[in-house]
Amino acid sequence: MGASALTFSTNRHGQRVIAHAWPHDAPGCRAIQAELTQHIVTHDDFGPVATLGGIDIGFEDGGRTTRAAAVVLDAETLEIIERALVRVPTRMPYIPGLLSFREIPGALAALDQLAQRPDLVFVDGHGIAHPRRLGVATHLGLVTGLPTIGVAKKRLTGSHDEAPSGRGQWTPLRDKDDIIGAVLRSRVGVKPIFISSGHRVALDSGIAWTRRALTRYRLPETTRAADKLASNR
DNA sequence: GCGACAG
DNA sequence: ATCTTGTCGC
Repeated sequence: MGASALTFSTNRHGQRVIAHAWPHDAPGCRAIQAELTQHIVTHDDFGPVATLGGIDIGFEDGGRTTRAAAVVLDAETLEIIERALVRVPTRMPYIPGLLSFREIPGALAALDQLAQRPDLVFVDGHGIAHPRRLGVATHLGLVTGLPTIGVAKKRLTGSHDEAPSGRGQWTPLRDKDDIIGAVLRSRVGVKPIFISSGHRVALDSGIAWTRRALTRYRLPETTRAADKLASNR
């Protein structure tokens, strides 16, 4: 009785991964989130970073088909080393707070097509800046064992002051007394982006790595590359 | 009951 | 996310 819905194991890279059932109903998904929350790691726990990964999802056929893109960039030059694009049937509708259950199946399929595992992964969407701390970046990190950072274009939860206007500056995103993310001015004169720990990456590191992946655009090169692929352009 | 609500 | 053309501004 009281059996956990989670199963733990170690992958071939020595990273702990978590497996669980994939409910198709909202209550079932929230129950899984409640279990997963206990295993989120918000401090740095990853090795040398030579490559950066990017994940993004797109849809076609009125949403019936999910297009998932995964890219690997050289962390130093930001050149694209590898990319993968897969199509899988969409299983869940979009429900605020349950985005990961809609997008992760495709993301896993795309990651499987890569010849190499990126050392640090940027996910399009929030990490712990989520009502139950289980944004898509965090969830993906838990099930893959990969260090992840959430980079979102809009706020989901939490409150914040206006982000400073200088490039690279930020203001905390708060939920009650907790700092759950950063509202970062990635570029002067444009709307800020929301950075949060996914899994095994501290907020300050997430901010630092995001800055390193920024060039002249609002979004880091990792998500831009994945975006291009997933949106078929 | 009334808003808010990643992608 | 996706549906969609031109258009204002650097």
